[in-house]
Amino acid sequence: MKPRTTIRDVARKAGVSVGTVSRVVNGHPSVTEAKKRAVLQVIAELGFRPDAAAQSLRRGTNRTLGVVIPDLRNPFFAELMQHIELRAKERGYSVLFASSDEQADSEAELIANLARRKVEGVVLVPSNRAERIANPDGVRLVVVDRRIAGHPFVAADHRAGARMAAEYLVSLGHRRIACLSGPENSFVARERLAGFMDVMAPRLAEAGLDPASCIISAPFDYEGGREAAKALLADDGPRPTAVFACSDQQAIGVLRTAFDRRITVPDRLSVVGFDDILISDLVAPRLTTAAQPLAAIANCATDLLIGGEPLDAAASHIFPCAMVLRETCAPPL
Amino acid sequence: MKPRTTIRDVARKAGVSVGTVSRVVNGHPSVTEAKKRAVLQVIAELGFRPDAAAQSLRRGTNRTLGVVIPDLRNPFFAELMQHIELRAKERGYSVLFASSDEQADSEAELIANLARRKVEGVVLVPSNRAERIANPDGVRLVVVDRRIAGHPFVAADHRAGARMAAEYLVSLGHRRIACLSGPENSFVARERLAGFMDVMAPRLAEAGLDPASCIISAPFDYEGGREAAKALLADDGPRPTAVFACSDQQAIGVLRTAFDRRITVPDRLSVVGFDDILISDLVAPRLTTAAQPLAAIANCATDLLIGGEPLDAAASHIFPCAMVLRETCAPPL
DNA sequence: ATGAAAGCGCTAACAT
DNA sequence: ATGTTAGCGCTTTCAT
Repeated sequence: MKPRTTIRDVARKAGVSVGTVSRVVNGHPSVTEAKKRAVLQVIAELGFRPDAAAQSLRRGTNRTLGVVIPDLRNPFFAELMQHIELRAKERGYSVLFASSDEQADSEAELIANLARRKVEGVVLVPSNRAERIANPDGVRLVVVDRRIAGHPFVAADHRAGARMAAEYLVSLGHRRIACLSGPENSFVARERLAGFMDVMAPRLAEAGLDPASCIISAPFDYEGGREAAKALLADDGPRPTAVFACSDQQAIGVLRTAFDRRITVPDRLSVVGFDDILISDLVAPRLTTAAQPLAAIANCATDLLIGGEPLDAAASHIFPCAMVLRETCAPPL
Repeated sequence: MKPRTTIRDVARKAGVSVGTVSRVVNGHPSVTEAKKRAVLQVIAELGFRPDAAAQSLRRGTNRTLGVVIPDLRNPFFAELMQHIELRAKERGYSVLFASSDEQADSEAELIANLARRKVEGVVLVPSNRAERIANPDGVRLVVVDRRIAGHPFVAADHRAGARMAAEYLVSLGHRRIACLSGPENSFVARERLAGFMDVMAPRLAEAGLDPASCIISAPFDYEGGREAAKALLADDGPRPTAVFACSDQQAIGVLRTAFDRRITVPDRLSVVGFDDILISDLVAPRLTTAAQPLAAIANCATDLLIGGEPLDAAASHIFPCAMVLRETCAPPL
């Protein structure tokens, strides 16, 4: 790594002062056209790039955003990350990424490290266990997907989305509908379950059924769905004719178990997922799901941080979901 | 954002000089136990964290790695990214992420930006079109997944992996085997195709068949596989009894098309993928594939960068693939 | 073992 | 419009 070209080198070669070079670089208006051209010329010749550390030290900020996400192996998070980085790049920002691995207690540490690095803000997708966030450095923070008291959050309307999914299943004629919920300590899981219950509770009560009997909790991933489905689709007792899974990954896991058990979807079992990750359109049969507007969420969170507006809870944004009807649902036999 | 606590604040409160505080922070040995304790105490009280920009300016480096990847929506890349970040974090490094969106010409720009930010090195997964890399800043660079002249690269042995896959299909008794290759300008695609041909060329020659007749190129993603399979599985002429797809995503796309065409897998069509992404174990039927040792690749690339060893082409590492036998292959009828 | 002080490269305030 | 300069927070040499 050769010694970097500095602003002094440029100044010397262009026969101007460092101040002028700085002004040119930062587009300050009061520089004559002639000098500006000369400086730009030298900058190009020398391949000068301002040292980000020096700028950061001087300005106290450095056009960088932090993103803390539980796990990129979850395609929903990976897609979110991709959208965030894209938007940030469009606006001239770079992205520092850190995964929390679903360890709630590591999140504070990660955020503190980002603060140390002078990020202008951080997008946090909290792990399930996170109830609140230690943010001693007062970093600008936007919470995505899950609500955390006292912070602005940007998310889909999980509850309304789940309601739509349940209503859709009911409209198809299903009555025995199971809900494959997420981890019990998860805000998202609770919201989606609540949406499901908004629709189902009255019906269950009418039929004199215990709501608990049609709910099962499992991790949001493929494996969680696959395992939970084994219980749901057991041969004892009346099997549900439809299941609403709280994530597409879970739903795909359900599809997997149904396939293993030779339960054809959608003929003998309808399945609805939640998220609309890319793979959902490729599995066989294609997954019907409540789609989150991922790009809108990512862009909103990013813009909030970059915009510099005050980030109180009033800055929160909730986006509606939309049902994407594909091939995993049909009226019960 | 309150004004940061600086090293001076700590020094004043602890009644020592800034030099001593710095020595304590950096674990320099020549500090008496008593002062060390006092300083540590004050650091804890004040919640002091050294300013990364100042350290970076002074040291010329800042415990940060850059990662440039085409697209996180590709689960293979997302998993790779997750592994890299994990390893980097273990070693006390942070990760700046940038996606190139498969634009070869944007890679140089992204790397230059990372250089400006004083990363200690960058892991680059080049886009298909990249033939060589402009690296005017002399950044430490490790190329992952594909070979680029003049740079150390870390990757699976694509060719040998493809050979294994083809051999496996042959050993099952298949003769009409199609290769669903990647984009023609892709190094990885060419390597895997070459591995396939190592096995198939002699057989094809013997049968007097044109090798081109059993090869089709498509993007590495789900959609590419799905579309290519439509041609491969057309009803005119003898259909292949097996398909070797150059990525799991493609393979899953093939499964999708086969399902649509009512061609049962593996009975009437065997499918082998390449990569072993997480979803491959969940699709129905489960995908048989040539698995890349993802964690090993990610760790190796990360360690190479952090280790500070010279990064010539001799630093390259090739890891063997392993066949993962699941449910998409059977002898031909 | 410790303190004092010189910068790292840049921006912005001040002077001209 | 442009040059000069202080100083952002830190590490590290040089004295002591």
